[in-house]
Amino acid sequence: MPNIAEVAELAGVSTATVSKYLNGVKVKAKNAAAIDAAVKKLNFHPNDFARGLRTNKSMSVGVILPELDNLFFTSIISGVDEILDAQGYSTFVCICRSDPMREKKKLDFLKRKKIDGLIAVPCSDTSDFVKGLEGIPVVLIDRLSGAGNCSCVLSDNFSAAYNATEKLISCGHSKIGVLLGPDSNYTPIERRSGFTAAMSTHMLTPEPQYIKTGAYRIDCGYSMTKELMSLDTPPTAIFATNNELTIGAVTALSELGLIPGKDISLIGFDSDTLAKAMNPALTVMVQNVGEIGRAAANNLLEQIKSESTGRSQIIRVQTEMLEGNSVCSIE
Amino acid sequence: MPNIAEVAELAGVSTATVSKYLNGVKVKAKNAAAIDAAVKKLNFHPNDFARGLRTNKSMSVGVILPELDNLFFTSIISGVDEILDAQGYSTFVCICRSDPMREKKKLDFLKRKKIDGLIAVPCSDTSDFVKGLEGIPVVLIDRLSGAGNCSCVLSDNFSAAYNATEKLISCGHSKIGVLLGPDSNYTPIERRSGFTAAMSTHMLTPEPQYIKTGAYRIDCGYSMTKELMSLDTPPTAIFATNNELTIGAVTALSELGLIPGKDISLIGFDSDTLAKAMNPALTVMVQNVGEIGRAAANNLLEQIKSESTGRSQIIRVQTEMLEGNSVCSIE
DNA sequence: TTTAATAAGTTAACCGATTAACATTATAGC
DNA sequence: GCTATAATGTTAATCGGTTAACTTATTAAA
Repeated sequence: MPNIAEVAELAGVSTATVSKYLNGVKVKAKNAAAIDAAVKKLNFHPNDFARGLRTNKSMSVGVILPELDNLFFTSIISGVDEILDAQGYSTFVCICRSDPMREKKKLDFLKRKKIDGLIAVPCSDTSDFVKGLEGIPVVLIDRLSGAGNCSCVLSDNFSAAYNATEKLISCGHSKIGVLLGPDSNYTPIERRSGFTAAMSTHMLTPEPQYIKTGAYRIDCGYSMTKELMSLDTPPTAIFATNNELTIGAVTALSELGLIPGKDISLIGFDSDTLAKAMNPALTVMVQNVGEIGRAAANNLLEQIKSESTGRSQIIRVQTEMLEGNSVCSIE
Repeated sequence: MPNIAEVAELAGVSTATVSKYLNGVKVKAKNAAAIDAAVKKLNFHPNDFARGLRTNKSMSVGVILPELDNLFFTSIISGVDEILDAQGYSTFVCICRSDPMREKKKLDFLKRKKIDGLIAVPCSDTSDFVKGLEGIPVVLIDRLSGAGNCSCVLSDNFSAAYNATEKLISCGHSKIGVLLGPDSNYTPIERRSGFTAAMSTHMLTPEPQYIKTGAYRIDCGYSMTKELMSLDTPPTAIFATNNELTIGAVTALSELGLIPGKDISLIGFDSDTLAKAMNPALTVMVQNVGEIGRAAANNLLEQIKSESTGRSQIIRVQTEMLEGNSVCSIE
């Protein structure tokens, strides 16, 4: 592998000139041409270690996610990578398996890698999370920072839940069951209030027995749905507020022999492939996950370039209703 | 950030002693204790750039994948990360969006990062791919290397297809439609021959009109299924040999009002969440993707540690039949 | 033409860990 | 106690860019 000294020699200039030129400083046209030629001839690429050692910058960003078994998280990576790659940044993907201890370790690891920025869906408390990250730009996804010292990108969860609920109400439903995630996550809070708001707008009181809370897991969606349907007066519609909960609800209903769109109404969240493959197709609220990732990356780049970590910004990404035939009108 | 000199000073030894001790060379017990104490007190972590610059090793491996929109690829990352992380290696994930040019770029990028090893699902021709990778350990996933100069990890595609086909035959089916991926991929070839072998074992001749080939995409699975079902004598069973093709088949059949397990028999591939959520549940052949990732990582580590790149090894991972109720017996 | 001001280029120190080559200390054998 | 030998330590060069401090070349002004 050639080094900068060989390039300098071949081009007939000093290493400083080569370095400056390659980093955007103006040099005489003749020298520029000579350096270009030498770089090309030797197929020179600056050594990232040497550069990083000297500058303490890495041209890389870290991405910390709870899991990788889920298209929500992986599509974030896609979106982030799309933007960062185009700007010459590389990405360290870290999975913490929803374990705050591991998350802490990964964070240390990334700090040692001298990442220039961090994008994360933290699994620990956000204010704990951002501690010790002073001086490095951060974008949180799907959480609002309590500390307020970093940007956040989230779906407009309130509107998503509001619109879904209103859709059900407009079809005559008033006994609406909701499957919510745990309050330890951030999104369930917003989705719950979207639901409640839509209900009260239409003069309906949300009944506690119809509001189920549980982990964002398939089996929880499954059991919550079963519980709802075994009530004395079961709901006529169900709104599942997350991918796993939706799959669980679909499974439970089909086991009960209830066909969404015929025997009961169902609106899900994400799960778009499943939604389209089902018959009748499922109506779902889908998050624009690619856009979330891109927005996060763009904001991070801004922060890196302006060297302003203090500037916290909240970016909302709209959610789309993918209409199927799982909602039916009742009297 | 403290450096090794500060540690050495605090411990009352030279930097060389600290470095050696931290890299596993024996030192006097008293010094070891002093170094441990100093490291702890200063919270010292060796600078990866400096180390990499000197050793030309990075303690990192690259992973190149065509896409990230697919649980097959992301679960590979999970499995790989699980093993490598435990050994102190970090992972560069690169997405080439099924574009050989981009793949080449990512490869250059990884070489510059001085990765110690590479795990890839190449989208370009495997023999082209491994060119220029001499000296760095490689494990290919889901492909066999023509060059034979690296290890490969694949599902036992032949058996998977053989067993699925035999299952359908044992239920009385002889008019079996198969949805296959393009011959430009590697797996369709193996899956096709598993199918053909099972047929001939049972004295059945595979009919060309029942064998459909197309891209691994949902819409292809959809249209191939429609084509099959509009034949004069449509098949009584369909075997979809990949996740996307399975989803496409499910969609097409439900659109035609045909219920798998009642009006037609269907065996899919992967898609296990969809398979379980459906009613009746779908019978699918599921690849053990986590194991594929782990096997790849373990083999890579072996290669890295033994410094034997030449040793090519082929590792087959078994596929499991997840039985649902989408296969029915006919006369 | 000379001088001042500016542009462009060079030298060499530096980032922080590793390691070859050398120096010192500890242990064993007589 | 005194070598010989093994074990452990130290010094200083090295990896390859970057950049502060300095020098030289060029242009503009007088």
